Amino acid sequence: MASTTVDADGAALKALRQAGLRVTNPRRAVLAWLTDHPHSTVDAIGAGVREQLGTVSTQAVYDVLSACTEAGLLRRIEPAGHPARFERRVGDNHHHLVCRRCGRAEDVDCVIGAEPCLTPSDDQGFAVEEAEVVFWGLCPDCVLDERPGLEAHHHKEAKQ
Amino acid sequence: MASTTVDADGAALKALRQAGLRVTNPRRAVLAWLTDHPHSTVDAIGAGVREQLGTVSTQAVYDVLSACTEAGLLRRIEPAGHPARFERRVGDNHHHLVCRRCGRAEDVDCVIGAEPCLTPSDDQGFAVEEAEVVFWGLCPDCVLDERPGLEAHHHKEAKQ
DNA sequence: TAAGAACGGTTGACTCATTCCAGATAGTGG
DNA sequence: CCACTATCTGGAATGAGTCAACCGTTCTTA
Repeated sequence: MASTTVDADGAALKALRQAGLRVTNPRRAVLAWLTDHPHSTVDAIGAGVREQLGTVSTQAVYDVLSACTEAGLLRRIEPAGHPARFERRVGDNHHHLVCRRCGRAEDVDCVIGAEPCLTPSDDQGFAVEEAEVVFWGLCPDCVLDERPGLEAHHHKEAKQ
Repeated sequence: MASTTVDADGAALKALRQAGLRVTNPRRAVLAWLTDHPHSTVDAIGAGVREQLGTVSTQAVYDVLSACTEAGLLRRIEPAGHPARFERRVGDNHHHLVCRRCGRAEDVDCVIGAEPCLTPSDDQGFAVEEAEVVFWGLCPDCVLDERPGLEAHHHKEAKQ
């Protein structure tokens, strides 16, 4: 069975072909999932993909993600202290808001647009390729959770 | 034996007292080490401290580091894909140059100075506390290593 | 359209950084 | 100097991610 409802419009298929990557169901499903659910964790992506395809190994999800990241189809973000997240928006050098508590990530447009959007005052001989900006704070949900009692540290990671 | 050559000038001792933390040899040694070796990894700190005090458990190093970080005596930086590093320079909101290959980190002064030095165009309801800026690239040593042959991926992590 | 080279997926073991736990030890205020 | 705890020790555990061997698919080219 080739195409179920996964990647119905064939957008992921085209993207894979253009990148010179083989077209497989796990790949199409991962890309399709990320189109609808940006900033998902590996766990969440695995779950979402399995919902559509049945069994897909965790290793396969990791492989797909790194192949696509390497090919420039995906961008990986790794907020300190939280598992990595992935998104389809690449090449526009935008930044992120990240919740310290649950790890939820959201996009923030870069005012400059060009890469790198910032330049260090003194690069100390480093060949700088990119300026990564992360705005750390608490997401709306976690702000509410923190206020009431100082106890109750649920600490639920937001998976997708 | 209270004071060997560790923390000879007693600067670390004072810092601990002021922060309301107990003064122990592992703590003094870790702080003294980081004064001389900023951006060290836990491994490097452990090795450096053991050189002076003899046996110190890895767990103790982790405990000291988190206690001091929590007390505001240290700052933890966690470059994606590399083990955490620590430094004594806190509260001045400076940023970092990080080598993608070996993880080496160096300071970059913040032009703004105040915290947060950047503000997201749209915070989407997040309570933003801090803007973290990381300049990713290759350090001078790794630039040399990458050029010559495309093979030879030594990938030695710079520990201290 | 069929054959086979080569890539991708499965499974299971493994690494590495970091954290958890229970018991022994050592700072500190009184 | 003592008692009260915070801290250190050693060992086991966790969680994210990687490695490797083998088997099944996809792409190619004829």
